[in-house]
Amino acid sequence: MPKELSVRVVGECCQLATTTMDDAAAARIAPMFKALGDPVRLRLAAMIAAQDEICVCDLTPHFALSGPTISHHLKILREAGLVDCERRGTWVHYWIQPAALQSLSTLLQAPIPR
Amino acid sequence: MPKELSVRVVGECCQLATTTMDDAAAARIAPMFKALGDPVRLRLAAMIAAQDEICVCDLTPHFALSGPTISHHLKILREAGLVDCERRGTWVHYWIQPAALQSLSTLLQAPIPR
DNA sequence: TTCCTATCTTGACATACTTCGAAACAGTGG
DNA sequence: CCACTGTTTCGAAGTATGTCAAGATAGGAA
Repeated sequence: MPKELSVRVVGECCQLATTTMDDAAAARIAPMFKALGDPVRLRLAAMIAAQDEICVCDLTPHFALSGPTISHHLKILREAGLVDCERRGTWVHYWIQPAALQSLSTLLQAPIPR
Repeated sequence: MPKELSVRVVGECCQLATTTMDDAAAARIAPMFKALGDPVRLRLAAMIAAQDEICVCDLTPHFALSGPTISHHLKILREAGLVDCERRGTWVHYWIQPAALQSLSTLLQAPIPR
């Protein structure tokens, strides 16, 4: 087994390499990536991030999907902690959670690109 | 909290906000997030990123999964462009594709946190 | 050479989860 | 009351995950 030959250059790629990605950490973080792993949700997240906040009624027209389906995708983004929302009168407003995006970004970031 | 102070800070959250996330872009990028959206694959990616390169035989023992299942997950990481591999003799060696991780990181990064 | 073993991938399959729309429900305001 | 907005529920269709068995590739022994 070539274990001795693959010299441990730990930490030279990115945080992903140095972070203790045990079972629990993976189970906590994976749902966030999973939420962004759907084209509709990725576009929804981008549209929400592009403004201070945005009404669902402004999101729906951009997709060839029913209201319930958009609502379902928004719920997944919400449960992943990537967005939050509040009802104000008739409309529900969504906004991005920058800290969540930042934590994912840091995880993937390469301080010492090779 | 005076809402006028944080009005329309388009592009101030992250690249995700400014990137043209049209249908095509979303379809291209989402599979990468999706690949990382599974706890097993996230741990695999972390283990691969933690070394210059690593043999499949060194990955498998860390999981309570069969060889074929690990191979399946590695294939998904490979097809997403997050890792690459090469057979050398008996063993197959995997390594991370730092550029792919970096592009995802940049997308999520918040240059001007708010 | 031929046979055998080890490593990894692929194919076939059962089970579980995702996605989506139709209908029903809940909250707001005229 | 009614109209409007958005969410939830339910079911059908599609997709993903995991195991077992078989195939492909490499290398060593007889």
